[in-house]
Amino acid sequence: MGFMNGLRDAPPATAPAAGTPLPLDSEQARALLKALADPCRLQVLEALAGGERCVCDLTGALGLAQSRLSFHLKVLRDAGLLNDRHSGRWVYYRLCPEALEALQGWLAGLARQCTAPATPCCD
Amino acid sequence: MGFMNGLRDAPPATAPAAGTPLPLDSEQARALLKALADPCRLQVLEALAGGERCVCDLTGALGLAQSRLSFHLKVLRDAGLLNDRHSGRWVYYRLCPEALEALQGWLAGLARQCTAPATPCCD
DNA sequence: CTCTCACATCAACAGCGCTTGATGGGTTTT
DNA sequence: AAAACCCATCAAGCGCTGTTGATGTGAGAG
Repeated sequence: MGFMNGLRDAPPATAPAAGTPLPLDSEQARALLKALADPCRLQVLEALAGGERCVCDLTGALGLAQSRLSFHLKVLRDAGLLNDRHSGRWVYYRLCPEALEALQGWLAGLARQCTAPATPCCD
Repeated sequence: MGFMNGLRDAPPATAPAAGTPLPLDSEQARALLKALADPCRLQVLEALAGGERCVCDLTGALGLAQSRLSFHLKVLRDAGLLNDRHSGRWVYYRLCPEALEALQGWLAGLARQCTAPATPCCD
């Protein structure tokens, strides 16, 4: 789900080098950015930056209501930023580094040519 | 303005290597992400990815109402993602690559350790 | 000086996203 | 079976954010 959609249609000839994340279009980047642009969700990401953790652990560590945390976990998971793993009655969440790397690549592409001189305007 | 605030207090001893962007805290990252998480603003950024352009040029290229574009330009500028330059009665905007690089660095920091095994929970 | 142009700002409205409390499904204990 | 626990989902309420149209400001043109 999330930013990985449409991967099946990518022609192998134009595929990026192995290891590099697939380039994002504007809509995919926007979805990732929107999912990231929330203080609660950033707390979750930073709590998961050290590795996989279960929900009940996160509720305690972040001091968030269970319903509230579950809502934000769903947003992050739907965006493709988180993966989940069910074990017994617990659910473990972990960061999806591919999504973060893809977004890094998108930002790098923006900054690449932005120092070009002004295009002549209205003269 | 924006993510560059608080630079004066940074001790030189702990400053990053020359050329690398200064590390962001959660709040700075959140502000940048929030400014980015909008389709209109992404249009603006991509239009400016090729280099500096004036507002009247952007309105025509993006097909946005002048008031609307001005609103989003202000959001991006306040966040530190854009710089402006006044020339006659025109205003030229350009991307601020430092902000983009800083955000890239923040994302890279998140992805660095996230493959650690699960911390034992509730056992 | 007056008019036009480029851009910023304002007030009002509408829509979306987040929070909260309650409910439900699924799993392990007792 | 019943109880306790973990987690997801739902409906209701509300605040924040973006859009729109009008107005303000400053700089060149006539």
